[in-house]
Amino acid sequence: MKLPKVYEPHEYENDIYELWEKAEIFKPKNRGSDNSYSIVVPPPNANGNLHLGHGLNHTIMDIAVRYHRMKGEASLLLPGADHAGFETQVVYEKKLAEQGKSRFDFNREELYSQIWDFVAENRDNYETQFRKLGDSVDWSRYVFTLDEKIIKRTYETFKKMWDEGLVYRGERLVNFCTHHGTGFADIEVAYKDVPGHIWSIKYPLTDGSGNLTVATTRPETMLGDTAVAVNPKDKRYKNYVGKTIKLPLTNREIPIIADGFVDVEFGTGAVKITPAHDPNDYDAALRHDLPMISVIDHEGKMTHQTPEKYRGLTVADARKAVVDDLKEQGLLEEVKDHPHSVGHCYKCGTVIEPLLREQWFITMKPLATRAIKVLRDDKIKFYPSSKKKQLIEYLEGLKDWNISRQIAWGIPIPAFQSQEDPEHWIFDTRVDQEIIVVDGKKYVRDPDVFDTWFSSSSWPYSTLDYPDGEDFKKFYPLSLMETGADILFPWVSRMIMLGLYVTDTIPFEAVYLHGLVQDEHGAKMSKSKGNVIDPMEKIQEFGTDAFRMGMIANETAGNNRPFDPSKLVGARNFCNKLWNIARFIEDKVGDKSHLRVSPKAETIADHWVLSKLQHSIEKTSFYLENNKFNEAYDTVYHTVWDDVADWYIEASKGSANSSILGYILETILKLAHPFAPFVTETIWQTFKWEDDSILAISEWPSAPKYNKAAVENFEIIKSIVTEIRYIRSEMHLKGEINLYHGGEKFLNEHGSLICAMAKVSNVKEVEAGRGLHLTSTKLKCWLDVDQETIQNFLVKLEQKQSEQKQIIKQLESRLENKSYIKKAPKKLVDETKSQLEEAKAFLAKLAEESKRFGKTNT
RNA sequence: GGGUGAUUAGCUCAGUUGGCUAGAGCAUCUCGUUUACACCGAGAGGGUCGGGGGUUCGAGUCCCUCAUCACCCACCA
Repeated sequence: MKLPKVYEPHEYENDIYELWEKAEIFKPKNRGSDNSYSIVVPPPNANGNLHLGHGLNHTIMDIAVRYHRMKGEASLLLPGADHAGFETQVVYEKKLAEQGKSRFDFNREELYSQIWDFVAENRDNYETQFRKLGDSVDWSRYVFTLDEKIIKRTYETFKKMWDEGLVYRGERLVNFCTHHGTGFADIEVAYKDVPGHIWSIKYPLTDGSGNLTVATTRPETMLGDTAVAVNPKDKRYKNYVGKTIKLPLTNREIPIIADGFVDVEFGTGAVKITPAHDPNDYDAALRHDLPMISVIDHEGKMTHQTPEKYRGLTVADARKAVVDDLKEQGLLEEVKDHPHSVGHCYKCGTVIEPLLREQWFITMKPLATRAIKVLRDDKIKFYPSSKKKQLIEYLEGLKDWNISRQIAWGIPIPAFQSQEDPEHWIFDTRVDQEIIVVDGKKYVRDPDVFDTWFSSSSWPYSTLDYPDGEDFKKFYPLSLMETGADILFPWVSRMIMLGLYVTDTIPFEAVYLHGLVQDEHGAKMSKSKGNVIDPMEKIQEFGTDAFRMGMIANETAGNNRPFDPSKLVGARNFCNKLWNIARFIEDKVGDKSHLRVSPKAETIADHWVLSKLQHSIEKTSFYLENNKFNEAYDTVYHTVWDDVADWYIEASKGSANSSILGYILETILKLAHPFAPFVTETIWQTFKWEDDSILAISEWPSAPKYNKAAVENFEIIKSIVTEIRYIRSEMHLKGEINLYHGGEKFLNEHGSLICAMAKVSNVKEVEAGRGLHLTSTKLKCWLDVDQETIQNFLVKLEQKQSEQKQIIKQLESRLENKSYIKKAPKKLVDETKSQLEEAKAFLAKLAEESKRFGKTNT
């Protein structure tokens, strides 16, 4: 025998992947179908290692692509990697810090090229991990998010928006991380509940007629107040509106205004307005044409616009100082605990400061409106469908998108500012130059880069060489976009919006969102908790196939799920099951090519197994067509294990039908291939049915033909065998045992099968039956057991009878219900009737047995 | 403050458009040295589908409500 007893994945996996790569079978090619199928891999961070989420992500994509490839469709799985701008720069800065340096020691070009080298060093690592997962990606189409074509596409999109007035530059409130020195989009801010305080401060009226008390959680920002607002309906303050306040600690006078946004119930009902440091106040300032005074700078320190004593203080120190000073002046009325939600940098946890900064913004309304329409029209299928609703709601409330980032590692924004007129900006892609001259005038490059999500929004079509590439024509829109549910808003939404905007078409036909993979106890995995599980370690431990199947077992779209190592064990055992089925078949029929002939069913078991395969092929295909990966895997698992291994192979031990065995092996290898590509291909290659034949591009199986009557007969054998096994096991019967029957032709014919499978010594025809009458079939047959056993078995018979009575009762009451007869489908009613008959017949048999031995007992 | 999802066997979860006696894996118990496989085989036990109400001939599945958990969104000074 060629195959060793246990499947050792690591002995084969690398060679098998190499075989696939050398044969270039991952390049899409039509083989008997004109259809195309395409998935573009959501590019993982080129610098990082793949995590379990990627493991799940890649497994799902690869199963889908392998299935469609076997169906003969030109199937593309396009690999890529993300420069992951901010993320990567943060990692690199940490590395610099270890060397006692920081980003401020280098200019933008230096930093960029250093990070480029840093990322390039890790590229091998990243590609190796794709291969380890068994990804059937076309490496010749590999794309990096900083590849020229991606940058070019990004610039063209930006230009189109520029020309069509969707891009604007403006001084707006920006979410700013003072530690990293960059702004963020709204969606990138992580809000956390923190225990804070609320201070009530007395603001004296200029006319000396009293005070107005305001409530604030950020007293230090009062230095930048330019008004106090009250609700116009608030009777308490009716007379205050229009008056002015002498702002404490400063020399400024500010007005009291009325604005409906003020909540009468909250605090004192009077709100200090700090337009430069609060989004609400910013909006109010626009409405009332108030000045905006920046009192906090981009390093988180108080600016020169504050009184001298505060200048240069950190926000925290300034808060303390301001509170102390107010207290001293008797203006601090009250301090209360006040837990509230504060935005933090999702990387370093620094409190995000809303700061006034000039940035590039994209007007989102027209883009969102179009996306909402295609979603409402069901143009894109969502798994799970509930995510579509959430996306629509998100798009409806979408605000303009800040795409400027103050980092080095990214795609430079192709915009230049006039040196003469700072208001004047021009679009130009000569970003390698700091200063350009156009029409004799000097322009200075914007030092910022694009938000990474801006360039990656074009991923579905820029990777396919939009607009003229062959790939674009053949593979766009993508068949499926598979990604984490957590990036539905930042990425999926933008791909849809920009896809529609640039290509006039939806970017993908379906979206499958997987949930978070948590640790074994259901907690979120994080480095700080130290509960991160490395997929490569699991692959090392169990093999790739087991890893893949373990990841999708029990997986459903959209739901978070704890990592379950027992699933990997089960999947590993399944690989070994496949392996040993192959060993058995190899032993029985050899491994020669002439054995691969069309299946010729002879025995009832042959017909039965073909029917099972047919059913399984149909079901697996159906599930895969509908992106139900877990169900598809479950189907294959049980076909292989239960039907093929436990029943058919056991049945065929007496007489092997090599054409059927060969066919079974071929079919189950194909069915299992998308899930377990390595073990199936390894077996396939060992058998070498044809020269150069590769399982990964073999034809997806089609349903075999079989004889229905034969199938039913095998089902009878199955129930007899199951009943005998049950009796033996329950009654602890050991040793020889005979099955007698009263001249049943069927049992004469198939007796040997029963002998082999139920471990019965003989199946004999007798004049008068002896022993326990089997009740699972209509055939007259007895298991030859002694009187004591029979007496003990009576208890079981009683139990079964009461169960049957219960069932009969249910069925009868259903049929007595006139509405049921009238309204339920006829087919169902008929079914109920025949069920009732069967149940009654079965009960009669049980009763007969019971009675027969009950008498002997007395 | 809004929204979404979850709640089914000891554990992790399936359960298509409502339809038969609700499934799987793991775990548990009882047997088994049957050469394809102990990463195995045979058998068994275990659930009033979170609570309550409703629609229906029929509800794990649809509707209402309550509870618990998780996540997301939001401008609460």
